[in-house]
Amino acid sequence: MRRGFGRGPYWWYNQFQDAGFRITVPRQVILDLLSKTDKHLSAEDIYLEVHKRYPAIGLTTVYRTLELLVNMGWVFRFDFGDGRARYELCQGPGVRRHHHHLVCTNCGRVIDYTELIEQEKELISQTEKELSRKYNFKINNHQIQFLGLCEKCKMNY
Amino acid sequence: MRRGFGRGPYWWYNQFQDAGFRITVPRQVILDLLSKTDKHLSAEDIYLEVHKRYPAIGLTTVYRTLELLVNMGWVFRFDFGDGRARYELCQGPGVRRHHHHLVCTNCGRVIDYTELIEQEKELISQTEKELSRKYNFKINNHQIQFLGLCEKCKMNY
DNA sequence: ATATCTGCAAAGACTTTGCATGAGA
DNA sequence: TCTCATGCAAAGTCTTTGCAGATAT
Repeated sequence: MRRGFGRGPYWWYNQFQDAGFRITVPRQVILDLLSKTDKHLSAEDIYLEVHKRYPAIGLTTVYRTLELLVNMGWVFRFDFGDGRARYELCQGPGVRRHHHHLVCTNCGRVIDYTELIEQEKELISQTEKELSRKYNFKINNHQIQFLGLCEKCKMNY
Repeated sequence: MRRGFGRGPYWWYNQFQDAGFRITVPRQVILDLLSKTDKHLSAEDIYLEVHKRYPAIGLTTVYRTLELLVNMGWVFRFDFGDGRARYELCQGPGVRRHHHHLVCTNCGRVIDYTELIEQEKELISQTEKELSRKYNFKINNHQIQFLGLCEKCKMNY
């Protein structure tokens, strides 16, 4: 199995091994898919996509791999209110620019936005500091969503 | 059935009737419970609580009432990542001060915070304006969460 | 009177678990 | 070799739906 140092595509190999996890085909393939997409994939989306090239990989493994990646802090899990979780890479090579979500509560469409994210940063870090001090929390992440009706859906209301 | 005008406890009667919905015991009881709690209740929590005094009210009705209230914009539905939705009153008498959530990803504990919420307001309204213009969305709401480990849970890691 | 609402039971959808087999280090 | 990881099937949870009877207006 090829190894990489630095931050090339194989950087994560070391991260896995150091944590005592094995590098397997399903894990490579799922991580690779996540690093190349800009969509908000559900477990089933990932399963179906991966299944095209690797029919042997099962849905259970997809769930278990995602759980592992979430626990390792590589992947963020979102709930957009449609009853299924969505997953996004948030660490490592291939990670996308920090963004937040704009969600249509009617059709479920999700838009990533980066508007005013710089101004947000200062407020977020200030709030994080304040909250971790006051409530004695170790804050790992945050999530901001705007909810409403998209262009198409708002016409039908 | 008693009617109210102004913003007393019966204010919502008119809202319901104007929208063509009937005022029923389950709806009154559920709305009353939501207006008196500061917890983040799931459908089952609500069912169990309501069931103490009104054993005839079923879980299905709780779900359907919540769906109605969410669609009317009276109640906000949250997903904290534990696989069940939580509901909070966001309009009408008994509505609580605007706040956001601090969620422990280990034990699921949720703390409401209002720190720095004033500074947030300006940024939020600016972002809302920008997003609704650029993406042609009708924005109805927003959600901010900080995720991490609470006092107790962070000791075990 | 009648259209809406409700409760029960059943179905549906997403996710997790048990267990024997297979694969990485 | 010896754990850890995987796939299948089954089970578990939360939520929605169908339908006959009950209720609000």
